[in-house]
Amino acid sequence: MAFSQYFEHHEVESEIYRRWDKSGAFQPSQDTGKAPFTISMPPPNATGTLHLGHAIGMTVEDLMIRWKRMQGHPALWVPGTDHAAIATESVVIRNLQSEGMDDPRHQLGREELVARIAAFTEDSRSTIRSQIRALGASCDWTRERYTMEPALNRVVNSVFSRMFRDGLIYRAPRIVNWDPHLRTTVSDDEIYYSDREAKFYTLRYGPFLVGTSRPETKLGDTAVAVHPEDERYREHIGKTYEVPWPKGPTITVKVVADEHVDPEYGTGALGVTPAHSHADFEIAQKHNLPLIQVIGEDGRMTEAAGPYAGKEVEEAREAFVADLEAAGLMEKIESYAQPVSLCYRSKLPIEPLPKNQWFIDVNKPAVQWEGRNMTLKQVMYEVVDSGKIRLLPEHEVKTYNHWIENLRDWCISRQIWWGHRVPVWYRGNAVSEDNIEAAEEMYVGHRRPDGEGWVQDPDTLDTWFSSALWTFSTLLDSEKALDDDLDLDEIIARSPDFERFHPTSVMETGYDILFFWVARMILMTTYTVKDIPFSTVYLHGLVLDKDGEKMSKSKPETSIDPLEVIEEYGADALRLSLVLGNSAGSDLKLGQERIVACKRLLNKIWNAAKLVEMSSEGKKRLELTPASVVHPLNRWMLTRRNVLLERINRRMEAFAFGDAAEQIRSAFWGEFCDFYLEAIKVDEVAESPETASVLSNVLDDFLKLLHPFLPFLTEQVWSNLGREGLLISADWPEPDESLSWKDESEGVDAVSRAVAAVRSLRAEQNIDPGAYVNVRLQPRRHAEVFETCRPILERLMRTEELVISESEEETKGSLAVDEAFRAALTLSAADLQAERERFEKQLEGAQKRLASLESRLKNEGFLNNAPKETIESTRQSAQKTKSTIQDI
RNA sequence: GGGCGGUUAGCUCAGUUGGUUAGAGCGUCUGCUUGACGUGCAGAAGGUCAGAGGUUCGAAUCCUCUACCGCCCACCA
Repeated sequence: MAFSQYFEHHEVESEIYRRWDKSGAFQPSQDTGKAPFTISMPPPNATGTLHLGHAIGMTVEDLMIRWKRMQGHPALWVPGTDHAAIATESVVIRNLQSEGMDDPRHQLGREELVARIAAFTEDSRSTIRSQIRALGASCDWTRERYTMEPALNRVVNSVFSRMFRDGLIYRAPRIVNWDPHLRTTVSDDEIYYSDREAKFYTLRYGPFLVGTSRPETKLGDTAVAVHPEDERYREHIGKTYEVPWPKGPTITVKVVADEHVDPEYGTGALGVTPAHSHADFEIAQKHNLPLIQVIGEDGRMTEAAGPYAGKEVEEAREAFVADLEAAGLMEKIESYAQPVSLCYRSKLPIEPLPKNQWFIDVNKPAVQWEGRNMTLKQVMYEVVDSGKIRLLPEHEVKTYNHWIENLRDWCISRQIWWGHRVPVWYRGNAVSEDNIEAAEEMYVGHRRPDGEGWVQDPDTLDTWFSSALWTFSTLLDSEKALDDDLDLDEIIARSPDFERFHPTSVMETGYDILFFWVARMILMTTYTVKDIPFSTVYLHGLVLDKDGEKMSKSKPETSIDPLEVIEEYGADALRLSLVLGNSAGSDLKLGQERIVACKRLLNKIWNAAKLVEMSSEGKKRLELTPASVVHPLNRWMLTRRNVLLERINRRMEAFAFGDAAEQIRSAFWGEFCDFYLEAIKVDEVAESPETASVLSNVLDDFLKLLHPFLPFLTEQVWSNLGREGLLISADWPEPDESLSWKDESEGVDAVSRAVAAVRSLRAEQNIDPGAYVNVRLQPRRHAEVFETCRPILERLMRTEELVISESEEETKGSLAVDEAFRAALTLSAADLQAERERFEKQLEGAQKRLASLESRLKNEGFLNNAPKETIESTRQSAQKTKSTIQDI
């Protein structure tokens, strides 16, 4: 097949992907004697399309998988999608509403709405599948999973009931984060804080002045808390006061002493609202205080709010404040920035309120881990602290530990319909979905219990509950999982994929979901399978626009859609732009220029390969042995190849993929293209079968090294060159020390420097680049190499006459000095003034350097403390510098 | 308030365990287009490594403080 003028990604990408898929390369190889390498793909939400965050993740995962696969490890990358409970349900509801349905939940009912959402996710999933393919992800589609599939539902139910049995899941009334808009609870991690302009009210409150930004909640106060040491209030502690509000109701507040209160803040007296504040709830628990709920789940005041009942919160606040002012109870009103908790999804304020919900107890010592009885928190901490799980970048360990310290029981029940239903059934005369509190019997298990009259809990589980099982649930055998007669341990024991591929090797995901997901996988997996879910966590950074801002659709000029980039530049250019120079944990500023620069590398590779094909056409490929490679240039190229391979392997092992890509790019462009390919254009070198073999060999290795980063292009080049098999299944190159020539390689380096030196002289003398010049070269080392490379020097220096002689003959003209040679450009009309200036500058630099080196060598501290090699190399450089100065 | 990260060339970033003259890409300047190159090549300019102090024979690198930027967590008194 011939090389077209440039790489036409449109025409080949999907075809190449099909070839890979058909070849079976995406499936892990049979036992090769090497350890399996496994990645669980973080399942994209089944809501829509992939964004750049997905693209960077897929790219990093794919390059790891391709690299390990080429190294001969059985490599498995399990793809899948997440049902994304709240996200999906709200998208579908919004769609229905925009089609004119006012209240889809009401109008459709549970069953029908769930069916619609399920249909929607099927569409989304198929879109997402094709986008994952477009990125070139070499995942195993025969093992694709979905968090809502029946087998995974079974696992969810079994894990739930086991945790319930162990007392790690409980149902209790607690203050939860209630989103009045979505009408569901959300977890602590699904809220964020934002300051908003608000009023801070100080109001009379029995014998106290109390500050608040939410006066309406004061209707539900049951205590005033003061610091135990606070002299101002000491006499009140333990007393109870009736506080009648102007228009009712009257509340009864007890004065309690609590360390939690900061006497410096506000008036030092804190009105305690147990029903509508997490902190106050804790105080109330400590002091055994009653709880009055004045705000309902609909976001309106309850009956307990007396005359304000039925009003929206904001409305009630205004009315209450007016009433207090009228009654002279409002001491002062100030402006301040109030931190408000908002829901990640709806971006609307969260209302903390009391609710009977399902929780995971993170502080109960009921987990067996390595023979010890621990809490979930302790296990989460232990596996990272002990190094069983390594986080990259490492500093995320601190963030992770800090999160665990502050972790509270995880609220896992949601009042939405799309998701895994809480696997609990109730029975009793008055029981209905709307009133499970009336239950007389409760059953927790992986399926509906036998018998009549059981009503299932109406709530669904937090979407992260099922994703937390992802690394192992996706490796369980589906048929076994659906066998009701097997328990969870039996399912696990009879799943060959689990046996072979779990724990997984690397979890690759964004640092922004370290808590949401990574921590919870660690929690759930250690508990359920008594093993870690993965041994390394690679956290990629965020993809920002070129100005370092988050991309948003409201700024289309900086927002980049991965699918458009693939369309315009190809998947490879996108992939490279997302990893080149990037490392774990660092954000990436992505602009159009970056993508264009990456595209240029693709073009360069394409053309270099085209040249190699042209020049090696019809030539026999020799086996490379120390005896068959004799030309110093070829020996240099193979030596450089070893250096590169060694370096790249080290970087890849260290997860420094961006750095590895950069190194390959630089070696390919600078050494292979700019020097080697140019140098061998000399006929006698180019014509030798030896060169053709080295050329092909080294290009092949570059293609292999580049393949994990640029899979499509390299595969196409591989095929164009008529190489055997598919590159995706080729062997990863390893250094071959028998093909390494240190001395000759240094000689060729000197040749390369001599070329650069002469070119530099030419430029300084303003010599027409097309003109041929006379050069006199005096090698001081590597004379043989210089002589052998004569035709190369002639070509690259563009000489009329090249004299290579070791004799110290004076040469008039422009001179360059190097430790390995002197090169002189003989000129008819040299610009002597410029020459003198240049030499003076050079001399000055060399002398300065020599002075610094010599002072170091005279320094006793240096001689005594520095390592031998350092001293030796310093001494050598001093020698070289000295001789250079003499030359000048 | 607690914590984490960052500050190196005009821009984006590298800089391994402290060790010769701090690197790359993009951009800029000069020139060329030489057997593959939607361009490419050759050459060049450009940095008191945020600031101050310290440790050391030696600091961009280690320590302390300061300044600025970003992020996470807590905070609805």
